Amino acid sequence: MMTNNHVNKEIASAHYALKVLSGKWNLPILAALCSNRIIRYNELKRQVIGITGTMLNQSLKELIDYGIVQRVQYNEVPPKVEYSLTEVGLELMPIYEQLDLWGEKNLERKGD
Amino acid sequence: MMTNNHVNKEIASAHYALKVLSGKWNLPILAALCSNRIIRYNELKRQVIGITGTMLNQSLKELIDYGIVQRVQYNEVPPKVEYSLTEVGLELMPIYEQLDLWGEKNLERKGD
DNA sequence: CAGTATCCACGTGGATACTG
DNA sequence: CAGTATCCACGTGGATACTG
Repeated sequence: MMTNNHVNKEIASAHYALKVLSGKWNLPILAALCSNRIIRYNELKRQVIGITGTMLNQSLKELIDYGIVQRVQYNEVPPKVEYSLTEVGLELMPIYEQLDLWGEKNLERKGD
Repeated sequence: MMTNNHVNKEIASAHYALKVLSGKWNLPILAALCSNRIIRYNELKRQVIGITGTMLNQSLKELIDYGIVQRVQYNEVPPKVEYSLTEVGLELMPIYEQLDLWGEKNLERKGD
């Protein structure tokens, strides 16, 4: 049947976008990158409250792999690494705002 | 510090919206409800390919709890239950489309 | 400073069999 | 027809200790 093949593709695409944004720390990291433009590793760790080194690295790797975050390493001593959003990452921001708006409107109707 | 309290609230709101859309079957179920308007349990199970009864029920409960899906039960024999999107659920659709667009654009750059 | 290695807990997804 | 109960597998999240 050729009926709803495009629907499945849409679902797959949207699912991919969701995966990028999901994960416990992706949103907080993205928010920090958004308000800082360029930020170093330890400063990021400080701003994303509660995150551990393991999780920060894991999430950053994911986001870099998705092409959303850019990593620039300076070969100095002591080490210096800067993180920032890519163009693709910036394109995610309007979606983030829409999610925020919908969530804000609908969170209040619930106890939590 | 009172610096970025609103940012945390935004994150929480967006996170809530993400939670609603995440989960393996929520998107497929929502898509089916979107193209059918009103649909019965077994028909839903047929259209959402691969889903088991356990998962369909679990996901539906979630979506109903979020106020996105409406359940109408007719006390007949044999049983008849109809599912549909609520107003709130319909408001989610533009976001779904944006996710789809972003995903489509960015999925192609990857192997998978 | 900016990470990695190891090892563990728990939540989400799911198969199977059964029911008002 | 429209579910529920039970029990299991695996992925994601995370604490702790260590390193170029």
